[in-house]
Amino acid sequence: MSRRAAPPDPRKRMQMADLARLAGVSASTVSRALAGSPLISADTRERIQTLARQFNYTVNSVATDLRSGVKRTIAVVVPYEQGTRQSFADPFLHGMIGALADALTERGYEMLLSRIDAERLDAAATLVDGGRAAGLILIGQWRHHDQLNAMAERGLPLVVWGAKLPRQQYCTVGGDNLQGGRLVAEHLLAQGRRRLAFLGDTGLPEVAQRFRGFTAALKEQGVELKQRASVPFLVESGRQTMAALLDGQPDIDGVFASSDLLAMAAIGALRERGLRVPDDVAVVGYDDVELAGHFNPPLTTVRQPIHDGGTVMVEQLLAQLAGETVVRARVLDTRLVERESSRIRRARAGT
Amino acid sequence: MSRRAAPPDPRKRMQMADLARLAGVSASTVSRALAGSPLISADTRERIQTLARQFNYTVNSVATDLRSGVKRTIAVVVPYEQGTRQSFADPFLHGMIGALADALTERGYEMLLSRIDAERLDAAATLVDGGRAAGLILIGQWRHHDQLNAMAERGLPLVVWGAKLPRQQYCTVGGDNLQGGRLVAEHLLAQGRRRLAFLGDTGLPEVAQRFRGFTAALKEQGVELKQRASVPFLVESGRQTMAALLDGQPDIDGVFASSDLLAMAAIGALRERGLRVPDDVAVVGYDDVELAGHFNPPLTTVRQPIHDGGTVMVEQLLAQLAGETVVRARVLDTRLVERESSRIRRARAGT
DNA sequence: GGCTGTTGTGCAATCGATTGCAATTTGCTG
DNA sequence: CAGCAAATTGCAATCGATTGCACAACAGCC
Repeated sequence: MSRRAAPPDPRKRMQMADLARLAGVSASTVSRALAGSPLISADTRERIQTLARQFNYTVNSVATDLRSGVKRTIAVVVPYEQGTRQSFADPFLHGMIGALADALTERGYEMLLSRIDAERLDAAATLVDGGRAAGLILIGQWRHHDQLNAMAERGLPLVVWGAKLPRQQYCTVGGDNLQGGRLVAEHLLAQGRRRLAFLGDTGLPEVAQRFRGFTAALKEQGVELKQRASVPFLVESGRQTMAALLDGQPDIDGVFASSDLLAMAAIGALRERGLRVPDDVAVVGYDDVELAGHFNPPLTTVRQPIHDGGTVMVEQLLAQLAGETVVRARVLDTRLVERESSRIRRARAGT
Repeated sequence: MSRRAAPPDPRKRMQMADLARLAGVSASTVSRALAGSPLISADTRERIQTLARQFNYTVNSVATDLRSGVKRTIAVVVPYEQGTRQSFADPFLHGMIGALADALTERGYEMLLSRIDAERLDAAATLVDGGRAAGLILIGQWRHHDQLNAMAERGLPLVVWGAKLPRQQYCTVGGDNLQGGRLVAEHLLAQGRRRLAFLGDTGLPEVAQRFRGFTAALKEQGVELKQRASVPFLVESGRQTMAALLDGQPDIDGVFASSDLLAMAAIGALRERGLRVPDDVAVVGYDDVELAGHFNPPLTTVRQPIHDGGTVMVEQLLAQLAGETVVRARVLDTRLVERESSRIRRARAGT
């Protein structure tokens, strides 16, 4: 009975010891050979590598990470608010997730995507405490500044997309929301709009800053905001809220929606009223998501540096993990992209 | 010198042995206590759990998984084609990712999100071979039927979103694309459209089936397709392709775009030509992404069961992992959602 | 008091790798 | 051919948990 190499058992995955047996060497040698260590002779190394390829064996990276203590996984956390699970549908999020995926892959990291209840933000910490991820990237700071501060003070590697706030212990990356809000105000005024409305939940720091920038710039020009409605980043809510807002104030001629999603929803509501965009009402969004330029009408919006933002967040996190000290808040530049949804008003037929 | 419990060192994460020392018991006991084993007395168990909470210690789930051999991570793989990295921008994908995230979280699994080159589909296998994930969920089968077959034959736990194909060894979940294409044809014909065009890359199995269903239904009514253009799922390509198509065939009165994204792009191109949707040209999309109903005009489209699809994929994969035999292909029902973009034609002024 | 039966804990092996150090082989030199 | 350095390879400990089995403590019973 000839003792042949064990046949590749399809139910159990091959492991280093098996390959070592096949190659007639020890596991140490296999480990070193596959890692390309110069301690192993070129002959042996190649023989083992060929064998590994042949049996398509891959070192178990979980075990590797456990032993070596380094982790190559980063958790990207998308919080959702109670009863608003759909908030995952915001196209801004997807742009951001795509950017993060690219930036992480480029640097050899895996991405663990996790949705968690915004009320239990610190549950995200479990991913790091439990050794699943080396660090945390959180999209949006929501209403939980204090929790985030607490997490950072515990020494949790953490980067948050959001606004720079006073007394902030954690690291943020975000667009310049004050400037963004300002740009919108100046633009709408330049287009001759005076009866303006704002759409967005100022309970969120980013939105609050957009709002502050917006109203500050208006005030400088002596214009007062006509209407303001708090609304989550959901297309259905946006539509309803815009409709309700028109009930109270039918003669609005400009809307600043704090996200492109809301802007699109608002345009839908305006159309239902028979109001034309931009002829009757100018609409400006925020984010410049990919679809913004292809909407009907193409959306004027504030461009958030989504792709760069993703890269910067990853870099900040990796710097933290490397033990470097990082600047607390990175505020990225922002600019207005003018498209049709806010073109200068034409006289309205019959008005 | 009193030997007090070691102070919580902020730089190194606490581990089971540390907690054991604090509690004055062995690591075994801590392990059992935290796992809620009945072997441990209620007293001890509670004392240890309290201590763990107090020091916010979490068991290292990587080590746990290594030891116990079970993995609670599933890799979701989004392939991209060369030079089309942007394909991540398709809102259909995000709906699907959201659905998968929900379904996985609900069952206590983590989701590893990975973008890979469609040409190296089997690189995804590394995630499983390397022990990072228990199984693979792949979104789209692209042009790689054979590679997928090979992966499945190797025994890789795998579920693919896509079309049911002949000689298929792997497990798919998808909408009924033949039926979907049919529904669109019947609808457009019912709206009195006769000069029809198709937009989509029939190199992809799903699109090919939509196309087959579409043309088959047309033929039954004696109508012939006027135009057909191959185009990837990218908004910019969609726009250009639609424009080029209008150059060759300006009197098109109906368009079937094989995704909502392409439909939106097509509408943009039509508008640029001064053509009205739906008055001059009816446009029908595919997917029914969240924004479809809020586009301008609201999009008629074929509803893909995205959320159910995600759930079914996860269930199929977990069944495979549990060693159950699963049906090879699940084809989910599909239906047409009529909205404004394909409303019945009104006589065109001056025609 | 000795014996058996519960209960509660700890020892040590194990999961699948990596790596310091020791051991073996080979090649050279004198 | 002995002696020593260099080049390879293997042993065994380790990463942070889990778990079968042995063991200790204590109660109850005759």
